[in-house]
Amino acid sequence: MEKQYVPKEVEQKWQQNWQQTQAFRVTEDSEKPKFYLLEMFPYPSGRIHMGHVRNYAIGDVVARFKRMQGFNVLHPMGWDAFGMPAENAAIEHGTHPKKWTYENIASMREQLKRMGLSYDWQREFATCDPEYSRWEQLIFLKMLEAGLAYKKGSSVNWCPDCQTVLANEQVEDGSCWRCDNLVEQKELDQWFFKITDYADELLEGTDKLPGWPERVLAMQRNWIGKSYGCEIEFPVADKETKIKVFTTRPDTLFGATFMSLAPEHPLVKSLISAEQQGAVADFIAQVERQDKIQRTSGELEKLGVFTGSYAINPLTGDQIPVFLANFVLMDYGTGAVMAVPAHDQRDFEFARKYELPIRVVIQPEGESLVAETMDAAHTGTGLLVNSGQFDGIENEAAKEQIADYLDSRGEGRKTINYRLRDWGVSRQRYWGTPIPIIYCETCGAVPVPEKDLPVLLPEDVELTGEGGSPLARHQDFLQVACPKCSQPARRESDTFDTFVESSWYFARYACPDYQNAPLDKKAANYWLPVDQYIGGIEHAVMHLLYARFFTKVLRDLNMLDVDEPFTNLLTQGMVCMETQRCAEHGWLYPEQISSGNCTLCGRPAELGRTEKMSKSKKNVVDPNLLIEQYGADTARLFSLFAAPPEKDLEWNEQGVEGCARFLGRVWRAVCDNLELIADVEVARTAEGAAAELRRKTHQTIKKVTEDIDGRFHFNTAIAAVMELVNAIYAFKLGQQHPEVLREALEAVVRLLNPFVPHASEELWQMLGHQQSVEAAGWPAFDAAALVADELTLVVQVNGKVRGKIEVPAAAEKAEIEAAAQADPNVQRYIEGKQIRKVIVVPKRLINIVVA
RNA sequence: GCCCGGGUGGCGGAACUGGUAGACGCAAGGGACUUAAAAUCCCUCGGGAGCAAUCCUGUACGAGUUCGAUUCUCGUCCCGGGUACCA
Repeated sequence: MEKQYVPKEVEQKWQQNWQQTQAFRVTEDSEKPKFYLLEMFPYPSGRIHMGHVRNYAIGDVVARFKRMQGFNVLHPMGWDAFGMPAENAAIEHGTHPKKWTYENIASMREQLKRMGLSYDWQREFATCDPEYSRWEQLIFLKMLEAGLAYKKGSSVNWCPDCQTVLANEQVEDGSCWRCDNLVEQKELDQWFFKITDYADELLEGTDKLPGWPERVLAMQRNWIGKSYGCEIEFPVADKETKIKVFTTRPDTLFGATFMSLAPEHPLVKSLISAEQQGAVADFIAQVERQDKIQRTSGELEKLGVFTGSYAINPLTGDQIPVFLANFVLMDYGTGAVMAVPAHDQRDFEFARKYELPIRVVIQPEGESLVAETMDAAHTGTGLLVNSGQFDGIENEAAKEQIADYLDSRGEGRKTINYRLRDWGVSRQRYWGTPIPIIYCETCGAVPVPEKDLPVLLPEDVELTGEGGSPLARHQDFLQVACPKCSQPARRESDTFDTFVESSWYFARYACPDYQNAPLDKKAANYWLPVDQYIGGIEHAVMHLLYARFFTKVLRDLNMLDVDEPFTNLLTQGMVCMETQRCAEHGWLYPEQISSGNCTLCGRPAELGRTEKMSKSKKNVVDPNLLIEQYGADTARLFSLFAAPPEKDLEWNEQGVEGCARFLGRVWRAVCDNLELIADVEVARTAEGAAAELRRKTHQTIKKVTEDIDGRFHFNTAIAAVMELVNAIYAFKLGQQHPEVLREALEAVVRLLNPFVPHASEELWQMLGHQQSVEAAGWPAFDAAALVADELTLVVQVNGKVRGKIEVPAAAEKAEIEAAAQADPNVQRYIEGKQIRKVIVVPKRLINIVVA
């Protein structure tokens, strides 16, 4: 008899079944085509949040859909397990990062399993596992051999009080986020990866990724920031030295009337004249006091100081003053800029401020600029003037010609400049992968021999947040014999940026237990590239660019044969929620508010901005509560039905009820009809009124297939199934046509499987099937069933809807026109008027144009 | 500033290549069932006029192209994201 829908029981049953049968394990020796589906792995922060639910629900729909379509689907899960929150927890609560991390993983794994996600759990790993570190360290050693990793001095944000390095986001208004002391810039020796060697390939690759969203590609292109220009050498008057500048506008060289150098420029010392000594020293001290963020904030006042030296413009021969300027950056271009005030807004303002000459060298068409009366720089196109032999040439052409001329005289050359910098990977932190290097006084930086890998993190450390990295104070860890000369040496105490781990984890999933190398080339080549990658838009540049870089490095190290890691990318929107705060207690969790008041003090809660759900703002919803109350299937369905995946989602639980109700409706539709359809086969054809339900069934199959495959419009796919269920409820001919009813019900159950797999399996079993619904495969639509005998056409007069007509599907144009004109309401509008034109859009409408 | 998105009922959203604007769901209102409630089932639901048939109006705003525009073009306003003294 009728069986109640109890989500908890159904979900437990099927989750156990999947675990016991290892339903989602895959191997490389399959007859089926492979499909690698991956969602960005989570940081084990402790609890699953709504963003995870959304991300993994989306992924699981695709995984189950592809599996039903007959693909050999790799769908793995793991943990991005190194990072600062573990250290902060240790500082605040005294728990060891390792313990904290693995405990979090254990509880999050349980939460994910309760969602019924179809992962191959055999392949699970955490990036803090020693096995993973071992292979990451080996990749680093190979990069070192290949010249792709190197060490250089670089400035970092440094808190002198905490004795530690701060990330940019840990600097608040120039002060340390923990102790409020002023942050300084400190020069440290750090390891870098030569991502700039791959700048061109990474850029060109953006044109070969049609499966990526255009905006992500645009962001990556901007980030790489390739610009074509020219390096020009300016001799310094009365000195042997030359200053090299980079410019994208060699066409304006005749207008260069002064020069601006970065205060850190290595030539600065040799350029300062005796009388400018004091002013320059003051200026440099002032700039040094500003941290990186202030320095590049844009609102900073443009300041400069004259060095006392002059450079010679190679084309005009004029002596031009050399300034230091706070807006010139040492790490872009050459750290020196030729200033053309007439044609660069920044130089224009600087020239006006310090009363420097302005020389117009490009005249826009139909205007004649005069330096004295200009109130802004002219940065557009025009013809060259005041430019000697180049006068009258269009400035775009002059870029080439002047560059060639300089080249022929040995005073400059065309160059390409990138905004992209090499990737600094050293972190002065404990909870990360140790960089496998040993420093020896005689042998220098010596790689740890492969046989000694992995370099393990010592566990007996004290984390206080002060005095720098605990590794740098851990003598047992630090003191080691030099692998080359056996003399006492010192181990590197820095660890890798955690982006290194996430740059190759997707490849390790192909062979998580492989013992001989980072990758089993055969397995990796079978599975890679990832066919569909799914994750948050916030990783559009960093993670996705680093992963692309690493893939190319692994290829060049002969560990892998693919060029790009992710063929198709789906960037999912954020889950947002309004923030609330109390005047006394700060941010409030939603459950700390009752009827608009803070439950701690009774004051009214103030409504804040709607923002991405985050622990720090306390605007979070615990998905567990949702799963407890409604079950995993409803939680999954709801997160998919609320909005298309790429859109931001403002959290609102009002729709949950509707999804739960819908599943109840599906359940009852099957249960209530079980007896009726017990012994019938699914329909192959249908006639008369029954054909309508059959048509709806096959239309739905078609629409859901198209919505999921490639478009990811899960909300409309679900809506289509809802329509079919509504049609089943409205179907009054079940007694006469049980086979049509069975076909419709089976279609609903199969189409819903990717969304609500537990309920689907249970219903499929109730429908009398031995094998699983997943094994039953994805339904195909019958094109013949889609064809209707009669069509409803809209009749317009002059573009306005005036009626609807029913015509046979095979009706000719003339027949349709006659029927349209016979419609009484249509006649009111065409009566006595001349018909100018009749437009018939097949299967849709007819538009009668009258005078 | 520059580069990407986006703006549709009370709400989330739909309309795929220019062809019935508002699918599906939520909320709201009404009804059936019930001693009652819950659950369930059915109906109404952009705004305005009308007893009704039906008509007018409506996709941020203003123009344009078209037989026909939420969709294409131009301009304006607003919102979101990215990025920035980038030479």
